[in-house]
Amino acid sequence: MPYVRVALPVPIPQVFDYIAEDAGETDIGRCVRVPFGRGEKSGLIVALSAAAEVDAARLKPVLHIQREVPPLPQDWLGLVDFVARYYHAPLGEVVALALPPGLRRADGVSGEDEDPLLVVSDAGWSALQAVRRDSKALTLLRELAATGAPMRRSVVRELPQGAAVGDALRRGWLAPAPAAGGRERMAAAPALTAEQSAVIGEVSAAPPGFRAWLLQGVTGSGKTEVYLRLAQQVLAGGGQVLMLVPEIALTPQLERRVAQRFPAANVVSLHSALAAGARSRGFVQALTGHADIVLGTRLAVFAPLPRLGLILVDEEHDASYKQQEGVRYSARDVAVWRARQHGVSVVLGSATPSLESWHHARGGRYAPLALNQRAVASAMPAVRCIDTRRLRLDEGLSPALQAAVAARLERGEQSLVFLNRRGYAPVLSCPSCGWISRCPHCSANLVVHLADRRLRCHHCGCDGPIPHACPSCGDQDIRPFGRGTQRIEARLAELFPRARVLRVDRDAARTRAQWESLLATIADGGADILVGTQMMAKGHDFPQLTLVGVIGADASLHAADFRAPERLFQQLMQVGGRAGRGVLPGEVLIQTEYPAHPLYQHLARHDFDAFARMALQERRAAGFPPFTHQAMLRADAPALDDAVEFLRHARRLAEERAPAGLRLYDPVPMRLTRLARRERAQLLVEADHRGPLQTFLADWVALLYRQRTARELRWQIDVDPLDV
DNA sequence: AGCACGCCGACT
DNA sequence: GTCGGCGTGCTC
Repeated sequence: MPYVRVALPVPIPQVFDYIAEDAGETDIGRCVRVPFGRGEKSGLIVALSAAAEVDAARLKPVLHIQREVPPLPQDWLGLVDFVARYYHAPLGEVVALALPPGLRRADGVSGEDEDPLLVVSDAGWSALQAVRRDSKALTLLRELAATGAPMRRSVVRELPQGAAVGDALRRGWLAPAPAAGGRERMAAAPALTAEQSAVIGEVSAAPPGFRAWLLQGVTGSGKTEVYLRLAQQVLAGGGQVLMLVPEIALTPQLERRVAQRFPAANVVSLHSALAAGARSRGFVQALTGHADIVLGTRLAVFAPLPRLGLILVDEEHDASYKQQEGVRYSARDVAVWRARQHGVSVVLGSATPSLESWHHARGGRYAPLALNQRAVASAMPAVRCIDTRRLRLDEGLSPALQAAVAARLERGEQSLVFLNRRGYAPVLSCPSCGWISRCPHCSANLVVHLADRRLRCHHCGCDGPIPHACPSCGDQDIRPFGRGTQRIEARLAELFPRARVLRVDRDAARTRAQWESLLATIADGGADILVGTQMMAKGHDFPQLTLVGVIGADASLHAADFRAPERLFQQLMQVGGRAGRGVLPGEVLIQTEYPAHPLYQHLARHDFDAFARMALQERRAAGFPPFTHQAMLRADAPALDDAVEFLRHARRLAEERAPAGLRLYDPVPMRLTRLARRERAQLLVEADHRGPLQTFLADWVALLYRQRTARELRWQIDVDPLDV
């Protein structure tokens, strides 16, 4: 009797057997619809089995095997299996996160190429020859004829008269190109610098097989160009390229740049903002090998790629590669595993690598590559600290920073004031009774948003009007305390009434369209002074931007989180890199009470390596990653005691089976203890070596799943946690 | 996670 | 006498 083993999206660490009379080897990796409990569910066949593990009488037959789409290949099943085992998540949950929802539900999925390669047809050539009134479609046709090579529909659309592509298709002037090679054909590309050539040469000269590279390139050194050239070599060899980026919404122009560089290649983008249909389509195109380049956010690391030849991870240090809920996987780390599995290269790129990757590159696990010069002939910006200890600040702005902004205005250049705090003020408070605006659901303050006159919690989204008087004592003299981007924006507008001040934060750029329009305004010179959060730090070129002023950075120097200095350095180096990327020289001014702090000193010298050496020394001394390996067990419940009690129980269970060298810490409330009406606590587990930690975790987590816990208690395990 | 079953309080 | 509270247990 043939049985199939099905992974289902339920939080139970097991697979379920079903009867499938007609199932064969080729059904492994296919989506199925099965009866489950009272209802039905969709899952994935992960194996066939001759004998079921439970009483045969309990088995039910499958309802439907989705055979319209090719099955997920064995190596893909190996990938999700690895993620399930490494992050100690049920296989079905990993499958649910890796497969586009539409595909798993198996409803009418097609891998139909929505973005066909187009060529000028015979009818098109005749139309060009014929004497007729000129039209947009004809202009477009002429452009394509001049290029002489097939082009993707999406690329044609981006041409000057691209809107006429539908018209040209309807008239039959353009037609899908017959299948052919040439996908690696590159559109015009800038000349490489000597450094770029050297880096590309080194990667291509490496023997085939797995290799992890750390490409450390200063902002503006042309990392993307290196990615594109490496991609081209892989495309030329018939391979597929997987390119991961932290957040696709922040890099709309990268998508365009890749598509335009390889006009004949099928570039598929995959991210969570995509409509269900588009995501399934992209996934299936990757699976069938029709996609040449898959460009996407962390979930794209699960795209099946039969001809995978290269993986690129841009801004590899970025925290958004780590999923912060559910299955807490790191797409960067999974990417490295995948490259090893496929025997291909993975290039991790960043101006400011994670200390983990930098450490690996020094220790020989990763091969280091460096780009130290800016590709465009501009110098690194001059970085100076403004010692604010003896200064009178005007709404947080020092005289020196104001003068620097004034000088930019004078010269018609742009300035950016960088402040990592949204809103007008971080808290509203009553001086007479001491009341402060607390979130009713979180252990956090409500932030004053003067722009729309609201009090808002940045953690749970709780939102209310700003009271006119103190809710506690009725005093009308309640005041916003501290400063956020809106307040700085307002003050700058007062100080420089003739300047156009533009705020760029998540409130101003809530949608992709708003963000793109802000970018366009800045690029067009439609703003003189920008006030921005870390959104501004992401790689964009603003040739007119020559000054970056940093305020409020000191807070991160003494934060409890041991990764705070690393993040601060990365952020400052990145935002500093925004200054002077055109021909104009840039300047970075950091307001600080600790001008002699080594972090700022290393930053002033643009010396990431010196900073990394120092930070790693501290981590070694304190026994932090990458010198130890960590896992965090977190629990949350309506009452803190219940969460802590569960963790104490978990700790007792762990003590009985902990191998030598495993360190179990005490359960403690999390930093943000209360979040959205739930109290949270955590228990840190640490070991010097990954192997024993993993063996222990597998055993422990299995045991935890078997504990009967109160309904309202939730727990999760986080392997390699970022927030400790 | 759903969704049953199952044993104790306020309603027609 | 029932309707319904959510505690416990199962799902191939």
